[in-house]
Amino acid sequence: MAVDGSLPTSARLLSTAAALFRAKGYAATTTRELSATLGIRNASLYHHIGKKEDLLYALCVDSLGHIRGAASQAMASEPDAISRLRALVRAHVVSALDDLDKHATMLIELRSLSPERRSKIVALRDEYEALVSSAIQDAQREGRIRADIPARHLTLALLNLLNWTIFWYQPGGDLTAEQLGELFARLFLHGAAAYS
Amino acid sequence: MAVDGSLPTSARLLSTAAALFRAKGYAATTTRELSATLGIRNASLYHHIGKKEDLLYALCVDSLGHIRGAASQAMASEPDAISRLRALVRAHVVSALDDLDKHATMLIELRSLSPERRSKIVALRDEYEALVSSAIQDAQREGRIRADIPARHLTLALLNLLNWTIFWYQPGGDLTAEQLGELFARLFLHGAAAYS
DNA sequence: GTCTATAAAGAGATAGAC
DNA sequence: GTCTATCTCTTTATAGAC
Repeated sequence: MAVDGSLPTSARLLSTAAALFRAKGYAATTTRELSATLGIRNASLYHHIGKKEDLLYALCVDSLGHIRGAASQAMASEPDAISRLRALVRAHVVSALDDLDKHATMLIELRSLSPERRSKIVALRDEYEALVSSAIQDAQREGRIRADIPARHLTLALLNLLNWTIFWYQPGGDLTAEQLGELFARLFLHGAAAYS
Repeated sequence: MAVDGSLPTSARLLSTAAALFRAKGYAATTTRELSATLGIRNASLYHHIGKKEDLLYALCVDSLGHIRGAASQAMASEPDAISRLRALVRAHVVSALDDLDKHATMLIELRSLSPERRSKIVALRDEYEALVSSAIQDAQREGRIRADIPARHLTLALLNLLNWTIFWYQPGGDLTAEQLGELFARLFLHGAAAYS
């Protein structure tokens, strides 16, 4: 849990919290552990936040903005639906793994938010997933994605394929995020069977 | 959280705990909530268990035995590697969703176990994943699964596709577990692209 | 197998000084 | 922006009666 001690506390707050929340879970992470990692006393934490949950909420908003921006930008320059879909898959993987602590926490710890805040995050997540679904539908309309499976089911399967990566991906392993994005794009489109 | 009040506490213990752990998270679930759901006082809980973590551990062992048994049995009667792989995918989905509370808790709350117990569960999980990997390697050897992607990468992708389902599947929705297993088998093998 | 009562520790959060 | 000191509540778990 190496954290840059040269940055001001406020700048290290969210990423430090995200790292702890991903490693131990939100509920199991104490504000004292967080303060200690930041190098301050527990009480000093409350100069920056109102309460612990504020960190979880802010980090969820952050990570969804991050992936949403990366996906939109990657798709913008592609000429056709199937290219946009491939670009989306690659951008999703690269963005999520670049922002792993926040992204994983957002996906797993949603249930620890208050009902009001959870609704807001779920709405943002649904917005992003609608983008994925649109990309699939567009490719179906252009005849490049099979039409015998509902777009909704294809979207669920694709998100399955992408999202579970947060549980096992280790930066510095034998697969870069780019390679993994390429692998998932290829597998989602063409499958694992031989001769296909 | 409807629980059968006619069964003895000991018989309802694991499944009740699993339901709460899945809904709220292990750390966020108090032993008092669990006792209340069981209809007993908090102290009475400790007639059945030594401590809260025992429940998490027992339920992890349980769920891995469940899916392991289902997978082995489903594969046993299949004549070739590709049929065994399809049977494994279907059995995995049906078993995991049939045992959703325990299975999801096992996958998500591993990190809340003590290091010793976590190692044991990880070993059981790795054993199961080795079974999946073997099925893929067998099918590669029989020329039915593409050999240009390492079995390890195909295994990771397949487990991604299967495992994330725990986050959104709702029994009683428009997809049965059987249909979902069939969908995943088809997509994993043949992909989403048209003309493949 | 469940109860009442309670111990012991740890949690989030606040007050007010520097 | 961080500190010391502390409040208050909740948590897991135990003792011993029925």
